[in-house]
Amino acid sequence: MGATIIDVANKCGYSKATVSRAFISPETVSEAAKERVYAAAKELNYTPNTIARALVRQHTENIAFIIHEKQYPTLLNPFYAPVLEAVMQEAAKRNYSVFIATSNDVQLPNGDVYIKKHMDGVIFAGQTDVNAVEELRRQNIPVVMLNHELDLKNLVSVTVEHFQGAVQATTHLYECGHKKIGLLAGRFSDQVCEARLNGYMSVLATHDLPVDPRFIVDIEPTMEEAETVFAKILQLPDRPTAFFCTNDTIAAGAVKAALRAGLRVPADIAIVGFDDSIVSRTIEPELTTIRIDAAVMGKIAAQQLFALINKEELQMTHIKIPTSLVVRKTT
Amino acid sequence: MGATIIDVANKCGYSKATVSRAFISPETVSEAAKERVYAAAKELNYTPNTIARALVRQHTENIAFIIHEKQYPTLLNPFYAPVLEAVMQEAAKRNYSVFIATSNDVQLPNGDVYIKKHMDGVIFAGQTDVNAVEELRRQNIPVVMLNHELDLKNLVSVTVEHFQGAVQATTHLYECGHKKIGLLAGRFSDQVCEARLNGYMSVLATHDLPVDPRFIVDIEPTMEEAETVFAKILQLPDRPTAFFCTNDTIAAGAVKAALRAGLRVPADIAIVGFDDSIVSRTIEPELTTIRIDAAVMGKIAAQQLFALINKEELQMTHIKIPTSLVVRKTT
DNA sequence: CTGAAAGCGCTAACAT
DNA sequence: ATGTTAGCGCTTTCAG
Repeated sequence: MGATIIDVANKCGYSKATVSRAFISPETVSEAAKERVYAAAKELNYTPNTIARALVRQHTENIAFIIHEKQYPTLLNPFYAPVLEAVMQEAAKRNYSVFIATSNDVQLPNGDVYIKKHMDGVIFAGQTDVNAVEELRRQNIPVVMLNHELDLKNLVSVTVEHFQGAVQATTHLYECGHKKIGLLAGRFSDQVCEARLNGYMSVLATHDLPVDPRFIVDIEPTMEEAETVFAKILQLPDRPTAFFCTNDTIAAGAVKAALRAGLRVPADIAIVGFDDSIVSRTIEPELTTIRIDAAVMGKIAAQQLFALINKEELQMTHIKIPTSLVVRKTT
Repeated sequence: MGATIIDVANKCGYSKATVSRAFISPETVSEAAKERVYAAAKELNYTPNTIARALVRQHTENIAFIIHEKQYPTLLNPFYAPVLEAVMQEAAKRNYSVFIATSNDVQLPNGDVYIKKHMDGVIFAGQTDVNAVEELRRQNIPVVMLNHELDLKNLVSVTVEHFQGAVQATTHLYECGHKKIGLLAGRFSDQVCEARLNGYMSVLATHDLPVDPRFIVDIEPTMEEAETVFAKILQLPDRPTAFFCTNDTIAAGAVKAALRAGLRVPADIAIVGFDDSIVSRTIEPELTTIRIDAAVMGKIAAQQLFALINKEELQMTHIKIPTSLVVRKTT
């Protein structure tokens, strides 16, 4: 269809090699040649064929951002969206493009892991199948894990200080004077859940606060589910005066349930979320939450990946993003 | 690095061609051969090189979803996220991967349009530079426009019945008994703005409602801006009792401003949004809004693109997604 | 500064 | 059913 390098070579009277150079390293080509090459290229509507180039160069300048199926839909996930954006930005700086995929693209129907497209590197977001990662590495494709750790040698990961965040959230509630603090936990990956639960429990222990299993509940992490479940919790006798919700979406659901029940937030019930995602500022009153800087998270993940791709020495293999308390209107 | 088809051919004693066939059309290869090929492949950790394949096949099984820079960040945009998800799903069905990019990836620093990667087709979401589209088509790459029309021959597009939607919104407000209805319009593309404004105006005209320029305002389409602007509007004398906001994010900002001003929604001020995005169900009270089925929008766009890629006859070149009123709690 | 030529890894006729 | 072979379009030594 399109013109090839040969067409422009013929048209301008130089060889393929010179045409190629004119595009790749113009400084090694005479002015005269450049002029004629560019003119011919323009006239023929020539554009270098990146896939041919990739074949010889052995790299594609593509990276993939892969979401484990269980986390799908991810783009709708207010937590991952800004990290993907940051990744895209880092990629753009280096002239890389990003593919976005689910684990489907990595697994063959027969269960084998298949690298459907050639990627120079891959970022796995969220809970991820070990096989997929191992397979990729077996193909010498650099991998960085985001928000999930796998027990693989030299695997680089960037995760979050979940424990610390949970401690900040719970402590804040305690410092606001709450003695009975409940937990509304979303069923994310075990790693995340466990760390956040531990953080919460440790604060209760530190301050000798009561641990009431009726008020430590697991739910599917959707706003609807949070709303439904929380509406019931609100009717229980001796319910806590405050709840730590393990993400903003859940917290928003809780706030909605409280508001609908005619309660005042935070006067009648205090809530703190987690992530500082966009939903924390959408709900009114706005959520007090634990901030994770998703942009730096994405940026660092991308930087690590590019370091790997360029075979640079990595300073650290496990990076943990710190969290911080953002006090708004629900506490 | 990785093993090539030759390595496995040597190892299993068959030719390259047979190995290739074993992967592409297993039914044309003897059981014995398949067995040995797969064994050798497994042992060598062989995986077909997709870029070599793409070079000979002249197609990559990749499509791109491109967002015009002005719409960035798009993934955060609650309207496009579900559209993209639908596109990804359609692509996955056909074993295609999707590339996500901003107009940066399409434009060279010098302003030329450069097709950085070879894509079998491209979906442009939102306001888009004509040059980019023309250049793509010059390279014979199928394009479908999403939510934006360009005056190019045979350009296929899928857009929204913006006018109809605005009429539905405004009419609903009128039917709720409102006589003074304001407009809080986000500065999207001219096409969208104009259609929605016209829809609004036509309803005012139909019912002989007053047109007050003080209450027909343009803003940047962010929640913060909506909040700020709306807070001021609320203080103006003789303000409308209802507002049509041209998207849910703006509507949410308006609701927040009203709530903060101590107003009851909808008793003191009614609001209707547009899009039926996730934010319409995040804010409390939940937004009455105009629904656009983003999933079908994405699906149709993808289907049109694949039809183009497969050189099928298209039934329609301009598809408009209908809108519908969703009454919730703000009216 | 420019050209010739050897691949990059794979597919798809065309033979056998 | 399997093998041979000619590219796909480009980059990159290596010569000149």
